[in-house]
Amino acid sequence: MDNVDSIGGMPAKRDTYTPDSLLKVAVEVFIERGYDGTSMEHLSQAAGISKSSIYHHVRGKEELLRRAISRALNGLFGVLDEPRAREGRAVDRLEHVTRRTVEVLMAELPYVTLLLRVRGNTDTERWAVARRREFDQRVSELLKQAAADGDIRSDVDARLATRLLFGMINSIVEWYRPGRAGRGGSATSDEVAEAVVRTAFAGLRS
Amino acid sequence: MDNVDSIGGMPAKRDTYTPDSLLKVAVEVFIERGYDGTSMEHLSQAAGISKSSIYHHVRGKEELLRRAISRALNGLFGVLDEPRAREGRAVDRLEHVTRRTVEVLMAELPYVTLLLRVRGNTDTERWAVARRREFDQRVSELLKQAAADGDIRSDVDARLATRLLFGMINSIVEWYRPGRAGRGGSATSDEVAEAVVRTAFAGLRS
DNA sequence: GTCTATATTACGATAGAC
DNA sequence: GTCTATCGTAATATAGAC
Repeated sequence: MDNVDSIGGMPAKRDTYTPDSLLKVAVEVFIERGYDGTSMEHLSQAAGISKSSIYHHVRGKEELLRRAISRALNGLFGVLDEPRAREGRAVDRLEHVTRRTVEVLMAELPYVTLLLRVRGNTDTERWAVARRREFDQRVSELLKQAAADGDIRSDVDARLATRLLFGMINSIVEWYRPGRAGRGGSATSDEVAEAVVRTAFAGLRS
Repeated sequence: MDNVDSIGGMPAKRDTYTPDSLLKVAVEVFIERGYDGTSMEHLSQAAGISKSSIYHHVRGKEELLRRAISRALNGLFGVLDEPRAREGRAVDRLEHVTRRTVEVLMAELPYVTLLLRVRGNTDTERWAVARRREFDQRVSELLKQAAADGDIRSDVDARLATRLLFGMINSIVEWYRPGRAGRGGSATSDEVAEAVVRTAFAGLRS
């Protein structure tokens, strides 16, 4: 059943599935095969239980998607509620939101990955797209304010700049793999966040 | 059959499909519904012909995907063969490649969009992923050389910087819609390319 | 909670008439 | 070049035993 064993004295997970532990398995398969490319048979094999057993835990495939997306959205919107995202100069709040969004994206990587790949075939997906747009707009307003303050260059349109900024941030899900930092692998969450902030705000040129 | 009528004296397209004109329809549906989410029935409805008629023009769904991806890759690799991508200072070549990649992406938008969304379930998709990686690496070497020349900041890892640059560029497919520039819509290809270059190389801060 | 068995629908692809 | 009809498979989901 591919359980995560106990670490540091915590009790090992029970040998049966909860909706959440099943979700973790499902999201991995969704990312590897794509949501539409994943059948209940694929999920049952990855989880080590039969198809019909999955229906005991969740109503169907789409509920798994909805749960995954909810988790991602909760993390992202949580950033906007943090004190440092609500007080101070707009450009500083924008920088904070940028940094924290990167961190949340990396901490909740599989869930955010799924959110970003959703296009809008079903009701669940259309809801996800709408909520994402909300998030983007909140950040866009921050950037617009920073431009009005004279802290952000004004020769690039605010909406376009927001899109490029998110393009940079969101592309992290395309390559970041949490398997420990260092030489061959990826960097830590802090390092990536710092690189994004530097590149986005100060540019590549030296 | 949703033909594009004649504009400015050009003869109207024939009332039957070629593999290429069918591809154009198919790619639109692939983008809207996702490749896996698109059935031959969906394609037949969008094209206005029956399922079996589609098989007269192409061998199947995957051939349509392969043709679309080929077209995108030809455009992108073409940029690397341009004289200005092969001569001069690395940082200038990098800037040229950045600008031209944006332009090709926007000119071949649906095909590049499909290329970027492919994940690797089938042989065709795995080939696409491998070719994309090739392209990224060619650009990464350019960036590395520019850093060695001292023209690119060295406190951000070259591979990471390349990834962020491509994150910015590739994200254009998420929002750009060619429906004429101006107020409500998107900018022109040149304007977007300029904004990307400015943001990436000089940063957002004023 | 998990299983086997199955209902029902949808899919990709082909056969063969016109 | 396009059609209708259909094959074989694989999909989501349910029924009911243990």
